[in-house]
Amino acid sequence: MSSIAESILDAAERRMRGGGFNGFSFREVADDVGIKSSSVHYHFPTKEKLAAAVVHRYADRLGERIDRELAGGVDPYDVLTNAFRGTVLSANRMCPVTVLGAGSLGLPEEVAAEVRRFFRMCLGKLVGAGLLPDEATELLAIITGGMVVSAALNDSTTYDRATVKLWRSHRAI
Amino acid sequence: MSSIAESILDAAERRMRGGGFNGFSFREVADDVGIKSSSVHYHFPTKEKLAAAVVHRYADRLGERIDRELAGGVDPYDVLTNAFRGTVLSANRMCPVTVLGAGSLGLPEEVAAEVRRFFRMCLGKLVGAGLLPDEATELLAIITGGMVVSAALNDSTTYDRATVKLWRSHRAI
DNA sequence: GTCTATAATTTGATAGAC
DNA sequence: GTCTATCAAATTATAGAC
Repeated sequence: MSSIAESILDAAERRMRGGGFNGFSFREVADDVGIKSSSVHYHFPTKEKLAAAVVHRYADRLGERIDRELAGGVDPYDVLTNAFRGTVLSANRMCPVTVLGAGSLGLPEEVAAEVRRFFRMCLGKLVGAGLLPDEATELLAIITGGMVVSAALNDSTTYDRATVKLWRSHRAI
Repeated sequence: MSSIAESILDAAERRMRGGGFNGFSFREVADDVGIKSSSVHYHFPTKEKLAAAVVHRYADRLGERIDRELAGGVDPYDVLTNAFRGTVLSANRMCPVTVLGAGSLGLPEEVAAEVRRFFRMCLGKLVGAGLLPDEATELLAIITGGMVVSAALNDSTTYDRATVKLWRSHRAI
């Protein structure tokens, strides 16, 4: 993957956090990167492929992080809770896949498939770490919904209120 | 509110469940209703006003439902859980305000304000019914996130798995 | 209140030069 | 790989007839 392609994914991901699949355009992404929209098409022929690639990379990165922290002995309940807490507190504030997931009824199939893959991966790794399926699903729902309500209220403490009962390690937050 | 205006809100709400604010157009709404897009503008001058009106009506209706069920003795934990379970199982499958909330970083201010009002109302009514603020926030997050993950996985049982621990009345589901 | 017509802009995508 | 140029379609919105 070329450095320009990475920059395109960066820009598209940033834009998608705000408005999902319909919330960004080739021209906006191109302007962010400093190239022309036709050059974006050279790297990603269609918008569907671009959005799918954003989700795929995002899932891979989160998956690696989960594996790393679980291997390091972090409690499974804290891994995802902490990862998305970082998102809520960052300038981006939202997980782009959550935005796509909320609007998934209107997504092109290839993007919808990547979104499904993302949430299945989260559930699979939690179950692999010892949670029951119902527990994993509830955990993922709390985190996802906590992010949505937190963004909607424009108040990051909402995420902490939603997740306060999840923390197992009682680390300083 | 005229009957045509109600039909416009119906169509816009239906479209918004799929793609949020950027997921519908005046032409699509007009076609659904059977009028021309310029006639939609007569009832709602801008897209921002139309989307805000959709959220406002949706919040009012849900607020009335919550009040009615609480007055009828339904357990506060079950009221919202059951209401959105109906949404997940319906043809629409998603709450339009949840879609907007997920993409709220990119919303016009008037729409964002109505989305905030919606989630504040939900929290306020739960706290008014006796829940602690942390409990109300967690409950709302589970329901909201359960809907998002359920829609993303295209599997309504995910919502039931996410909310199984919430049910207080143990009614048949 | 609804229509036709249209303005002004943006969209995703392609062709072809360099 | 990036550019200019362009396309066909869609977008929000307005003016004015009926």
